[in-house]
Amino acid sequence: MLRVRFAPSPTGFLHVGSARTFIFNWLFARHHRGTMILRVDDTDVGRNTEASLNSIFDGLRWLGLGWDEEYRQSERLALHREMAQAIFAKDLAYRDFTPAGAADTERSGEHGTWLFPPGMRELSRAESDRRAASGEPFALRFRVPRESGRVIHFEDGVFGEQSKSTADIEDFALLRSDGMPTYHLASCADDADLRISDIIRGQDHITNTFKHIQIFEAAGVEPPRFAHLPLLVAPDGAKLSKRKHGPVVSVTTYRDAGFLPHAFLNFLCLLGWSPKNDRERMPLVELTLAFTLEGINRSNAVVNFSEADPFDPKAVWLNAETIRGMGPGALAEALTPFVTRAGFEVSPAKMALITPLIQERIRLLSEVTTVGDFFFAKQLAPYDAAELIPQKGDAAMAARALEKGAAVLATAEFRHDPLEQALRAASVELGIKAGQMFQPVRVAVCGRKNAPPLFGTLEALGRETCLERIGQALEKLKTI
RNA sequence: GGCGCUAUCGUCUAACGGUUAGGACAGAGCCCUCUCAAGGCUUAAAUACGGGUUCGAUUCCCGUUAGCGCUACCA
Repeated sequence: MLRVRFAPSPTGFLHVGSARTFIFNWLFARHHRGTMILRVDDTDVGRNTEASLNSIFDGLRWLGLGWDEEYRQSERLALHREMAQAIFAKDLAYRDFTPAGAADTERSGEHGTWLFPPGMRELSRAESDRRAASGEPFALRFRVPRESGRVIHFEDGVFGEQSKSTADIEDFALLRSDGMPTYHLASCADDADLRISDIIRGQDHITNTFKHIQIFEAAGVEPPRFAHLPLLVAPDGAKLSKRKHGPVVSVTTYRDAGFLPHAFLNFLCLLGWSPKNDRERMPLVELTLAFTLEGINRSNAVVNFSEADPFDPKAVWLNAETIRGMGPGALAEALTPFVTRAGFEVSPAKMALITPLIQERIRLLSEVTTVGDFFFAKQLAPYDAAELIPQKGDAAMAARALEKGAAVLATAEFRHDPLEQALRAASVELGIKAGQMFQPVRVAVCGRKNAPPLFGTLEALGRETCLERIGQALEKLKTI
């Protein structure tokens, strides 16, 4: 039975890179009818926060994929210590009494770092036991074979054959001096206990894998298969980070900006993975069917955002496409929270009228209040009266069009087709082009030149509002 | 510094060693049209560099350069 896990540590919000790792694991699990496990890697008690945990769960729930089993590392400490003890018992680990951080200064010299703490590796067992018994704190370090010249090998599901000499691997810690397991130990102990068959994680772990394989071997466990994912980077090439790149690296930022979960997920899938058949917009089932490790490439992918444009244009396009593909009812429902959040009230009936008018004009759900603000606002935002003047016309023409428009709208049946007929007829009567008739009316009711189709807009706005706004526009015209 | 990884249009990517190096987004232009969108058509845009191997390299090998990652008692 294939088992994979996603193992976030609750030390920050859910990162887009983490979200992608989750999605790829999920797709891999579903593709192979395996089990998806969520494991919270919370052994760094100093850095864990409740807010972070919430952010991660919020983000994952928003994605809507779900998982089959859930664990928390902090509840499994006994298991981790047991494994550490077993490794220590085989003398494959040793106590390091160097005070935490004390070696940092000497190790950060010109030419890098040492592979193991001076003196500690060679400490006799008797001496080690004596100091431990006296209560002196110590970290437990893995004893990487030094003289053997051994080379660790593994076959990476994405990067292929990997190898590294043990001579280049430092004696990493298993247990901290407070007794808490480190990531390496806890992760391996849990992966072994949970019978994880495939570890799919970021490429930043590729060098850690050589350590992990040694832990599995020391514990007498068959290591799982590994596959590493290329990293998501910013346009400057650096790994995405909150400090450097701001909220664009958080999944909740995308949610709050009005991305649909599937569009976001679809976008992430296209970063570093390809179905190799030119397909881009894909429903979940297709993604699940198509997803293989072979489709993952090896170079980092740029998330193409900027200060001017906080979201990758491709993500935005995918979202716009997804919005266009939605049924009007579902879209109206998705849009409503964004309307109310902006401080407007709207009835479901009016929302049903507005939605088709803006459906292909918004790329993000949040744009409902920028593209369609005039549908919701009681008062139109101030606009330049000159906008009312049609092409090849003047203020007088605008005034005639508006007066005629008001007259027509006062009696017309307020539905799309009758409105169009009435307004077209009005333009003929005035001896002006249809566009010269529509333009002043559009600006009068919308407050701007670029707006959704006029007749549907008038219908959604209703007679009273339209007439009121045309009246205001006529007043405005007098100021020219 | 050491170790590891990577390198095709601006970005995401495709191409059994043989293609006019394909697609998508973004850009430009045209068409459609009540404006804006959407849609349709067209267009510009790439194999980092240098050596091999080969009849033939985007593709295989080596080197250079550049970038990234790891080098914590973080994960």
